[in-house]
Amino acid sequence: MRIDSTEIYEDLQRRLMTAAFKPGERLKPADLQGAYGCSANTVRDVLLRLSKVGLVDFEIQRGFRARATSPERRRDVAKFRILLETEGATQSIMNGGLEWEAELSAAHHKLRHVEQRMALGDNVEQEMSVWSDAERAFHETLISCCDSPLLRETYANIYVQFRQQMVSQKRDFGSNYFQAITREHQAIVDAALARDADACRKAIYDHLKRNL
Amino acid sequence: MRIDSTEIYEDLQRRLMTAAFKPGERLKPADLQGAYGCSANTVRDVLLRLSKVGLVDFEIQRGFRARATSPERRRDVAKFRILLETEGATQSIMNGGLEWEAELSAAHHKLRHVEQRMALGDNVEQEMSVWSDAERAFHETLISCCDSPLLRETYANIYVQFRQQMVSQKRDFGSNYFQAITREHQAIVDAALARDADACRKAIYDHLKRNL
DNA sequence: AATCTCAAAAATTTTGAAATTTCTTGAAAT
DNA sequence: ATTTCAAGAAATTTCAAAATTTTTGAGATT
Repeated sequence: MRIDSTEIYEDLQRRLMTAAFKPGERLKPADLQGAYGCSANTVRDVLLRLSKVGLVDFEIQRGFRARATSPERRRDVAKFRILLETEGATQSIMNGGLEWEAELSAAHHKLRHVEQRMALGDNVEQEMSVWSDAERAFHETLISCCDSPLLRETYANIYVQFRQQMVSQKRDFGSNYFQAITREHQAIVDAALARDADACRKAIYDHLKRNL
Repeated sequence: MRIDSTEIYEDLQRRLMTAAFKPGERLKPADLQGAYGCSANTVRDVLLRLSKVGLVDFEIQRGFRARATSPERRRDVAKFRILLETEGATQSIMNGGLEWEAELSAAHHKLRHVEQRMALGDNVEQEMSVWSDAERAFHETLISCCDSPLLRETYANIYVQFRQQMVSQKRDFGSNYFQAITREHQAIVDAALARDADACRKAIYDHLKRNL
């Protein structure tokens, strides 16, 4: 039986985004090989591709590491995300049409549904990945009509790096954490649908500033 | 004798940045292997790393290509570069000290020297790579005191992609092409040293707007 | 003429092992 | 006690060949 490297890629990506590896932990192809039943070089190949996204650090002649986390890096990622998302949203507001509004409404509706369940606080851990997917879909829809493929692609990379930084950060998802998040998402979608770029930029900033 | 892949990396990078490959041309490890006297896998490895920078397109199961060029992509790269460089320069102006001013002056001095020779138009082609290096050094120094490693790294990638788009574009380096460029660089450095962030942003925009 | 099938050719991916480099360990010297 | 150095261990890189997938193109079918 032959191995499909896309499965390895996706599994490693998921593990990196859920802090299954300690930040900065070495990722040795020879070790991971066993778990996936493939050769070490196949793992190496996958890790090189993951380093493109920024989830993995690669240094020539000294291998791979799960990306390190630190307050500085967290701030850096958050700051960069704000730059990209405010610009992308501004352009989307200019370019997007009715179809975009509909898609954004849909994505926001789903996200709010998930967040209302999260706010109950029953099994936050388990629903986290569902929420994460919904959140990503919402934010990517927000900037989807920005006419720069480069910005959208970079944003996608930054988003996963942002999440990687978040998951390895101890936080209390106290009762009103998701309620606050929900209000912030509401402010973003309201401003976007009202075509108020300035308000939208401010809402994005307010949403992310806690990470600065 | 064993091959050092960093040499292959650098040679391929140079060739990609000087349009030695046609835009969109397939880059087959098995073909390039011979020229470098290494195995096809080593070339594959290098191409994967180059795809991280954006010089090479990689699609799973269908190999590598020199990045395609088009007016749309050129505009996209230019627009993104403006976004990053204006932001980076603004932060540098805030954070940079005397040391930064000195480095920027030095980089600008060298660049101007090269450009004055280029303006004579004797052997533009040969001096192009010298100019390119000086230009890159100047722009990277400009944003070097921005406190976001992520922005600086992304800018470095975008710069080489920008150059890749430029070189495959037919232009006349008419007598006053480099004179205009020189004036634009002067405006940028003047604004930066005067700590006038608004003027600097405008100067950067004016420098790059011809590519929009 | 256009579309479809399918075998041959070409290209990519994977493998397992060899070659090389980096890291570790512990004894000898300062 | 600290530093230096060499030998061994461990990890990374490279190789060449095998396995797999994609592309090509000739011949058959509509």
